[in-house]
Order: sequence, then C-alpha cells, then structure tokens
Amino acid sequence: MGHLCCAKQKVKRGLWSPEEDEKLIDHITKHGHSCWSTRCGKSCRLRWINYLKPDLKRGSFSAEEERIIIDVHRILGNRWAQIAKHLPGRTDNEVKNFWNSCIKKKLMAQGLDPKTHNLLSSSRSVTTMNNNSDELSRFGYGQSVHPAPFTISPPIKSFDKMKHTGTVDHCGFNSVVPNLETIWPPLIANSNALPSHDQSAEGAIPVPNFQWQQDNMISDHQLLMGFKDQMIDNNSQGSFDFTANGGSSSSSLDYTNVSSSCFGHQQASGFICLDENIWHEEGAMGALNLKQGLQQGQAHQAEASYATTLDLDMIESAFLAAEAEFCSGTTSMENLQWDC
DNA sequence: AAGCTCCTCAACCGCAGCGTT
DNA sequence: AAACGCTGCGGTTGAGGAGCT
Repeated sequence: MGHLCCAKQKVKRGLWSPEEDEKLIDHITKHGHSCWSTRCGKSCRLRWINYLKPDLKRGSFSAEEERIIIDVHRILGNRWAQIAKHLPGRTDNEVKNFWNSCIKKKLMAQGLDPKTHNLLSSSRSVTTMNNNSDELSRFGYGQSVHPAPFTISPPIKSFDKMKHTGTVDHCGFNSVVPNLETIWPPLIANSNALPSHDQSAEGAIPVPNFQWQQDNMISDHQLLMGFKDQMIDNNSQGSFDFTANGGSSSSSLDYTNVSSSCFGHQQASGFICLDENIWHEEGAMGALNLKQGLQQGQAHQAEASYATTLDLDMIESAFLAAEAEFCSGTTSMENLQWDC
C-alpha cells in the first residue's frame, strides 16, 4: 500500500507499535489533537479516532447496538459516520467492519437484501390484495415467519417517488392533491374488530385491524398510511409501533420520523411509509399499535382518523427537517419527532 | 505439525468538500 | 478564480489469527 503523502514525506507506515501508540497518546495529551506532523498526519488522526481515543467502547457489539445499526442503516444506507453517531463510543470504521463481517451475512441468511433491506426473492406480484386465506398464506400470513425487521424508506426518496413516478399517476398524485385520502382511501377499518396483535408491550393500546390494499401503495414498493389528530398524553411523547398481526414479531418505529407531534400538544398527525417487505412478511393484515403516550380509550378515534386530510407540504418540510436533524446525529432514534 | 481457508479489523486509498492563500 | 492543503468519509486491502483437514 503506498500512502502518497507518506511516500512523499518518507515517514513510517504499517502497523503501529505500542511505543508509537504511547508517543502518540503522550503527544496528544500535551498538544491536543490538532497538530499532526511526524508520522503521516492522516494516519495519526485515524489511529487516534479509531483506536486511542479514551471514550471509545471496546469489545463486541451488543444486540441493542446491532439493532440500532440495522435500523439506522435502513434509513441512511452506508453512511457509517452518521450511523456511528447513534452509537456512543463506536467509530464509523468499527460499525462498517461489523456490518461487512457480521450483519450483512445475517440479513442475507434471512433472505434480505442488505442494501435495501427488502426481500431478495422476486416473487412480488401483487395485483389485488384480498382478505382470503390463499393470499394471506402466499405472503406468509398465518405461517411461522421469521421475525421481520420493518423497512422504512428514506423519507426524501419516498417523497420523490410519490411526486415524480408514474406509479402514482393513477392516484391523481401529479395533480394537486388536496388530501391524502385520494391516494389511500380504502383503509378498511372495522371499529368493532378485536385487535389480534401482541398486547404484551407495556402501554400498548390496540386499534382495530385494517387491511392493506393495493390502492394504498404509493409506488411499486411502498405503502402509505396516515393518521391524524391522535390523542396524545400531554406529558409524554407519542410514538408508534407496528406489531405483526398475531404477535409474531414487533419492531419499533419510534425513530423512523414517521410519528409526529407531541410535546405539549393534545393531538398528533403524520404518516408512515412502509416498504414491500412488510407486505410480504406480515401478510395482508397488520395492526397499528400505538405504543405509548396515547390515552387509553382513544383507539377508536385513532382508527377513525386514518384517512383524513393532511397537508403534504407540511409533511414534506417536516420530513426534511427531521431527516436533517436525524442525519446530524443530534436526534436519537428514540426521540426523533416533529410538531405538526 | 503443517498447510490451507476463512474471517476479522486496523490501516490505507482515493475522493469530495471546505477553507485559506 | 484558481491553486493548494486539510479534513472527513466510504470503499478496499491485507496481516494475522482461528479453525479445519
């Protein structure tokens, strides 16, 4: 490996000796980390950032860290530095190595494309989604499916698709769309239906099942569902949780910048963009589980307001702001949110 | 024990963006 | 405006260790 600047400066390259590490630590202790000179500056900087900094967490990644990496990667892609900001004590290099050596393989073993987090299988030929057992079993519903991570599209891309692809033309999306109801009118909700999802999660409040339909799809790969004016506890943050119908798996969506509102507000609105693998993994049915902050007894109101008017410009600007905040690392996955 | 393969991860490369001259 | 240097990032490499035959 020829490091250009090293070759020019005729400085040492290769693995670092303990003595050099000591020297570097000593130098930084005395002079700070803004003066790189003797060894190649670039190499020193890297050594410090990736290995010597005192606040670095060593050792293997925890299950929680792994989950965070997968979840953030789903949103940001290979932006390792951004991902690492959500893992205190971990470096971008470390996260990248862990992804390449471990997580990638795990996802592939689950039949998921590590780049898109979608199913690798090309058997996606949804034309009509009926609530019958054949259709449901075709998409895994009612069977024992492996726990499926939910895939959330990067919000900006979602909007690009919504606004610019022909796929949504039939929904009238290219014209001025006064409300989201025009693109997902048939969220069938039966207010009397009993929830059948996992209610064991603390604070979970069930809402009636609804049925995914092709009309709810905003592109070949995405579904859209929305909510409006959901009652929120004044003192808590509203967050939303998708739970597989039947309770086979649960994946928090808190961080997906899909939830909205809530501090100091009584009501929240927003929408959720879901990738196709939810369709596949969870079958035709899903249940929205309003996890925390919602007041008991408000489930019907939440259900009834799925398909009501939302201002797209407002949502887009909220998305942009949320993404910027999220990418800057100033917002953790747990509290990413915005006011509507 | 030797040889081989596979895996991990520290380190390097090349590029882009930014500030300074 | 152009040249230059610095910094930060994502992709890639390869040394060394573990495991297997």
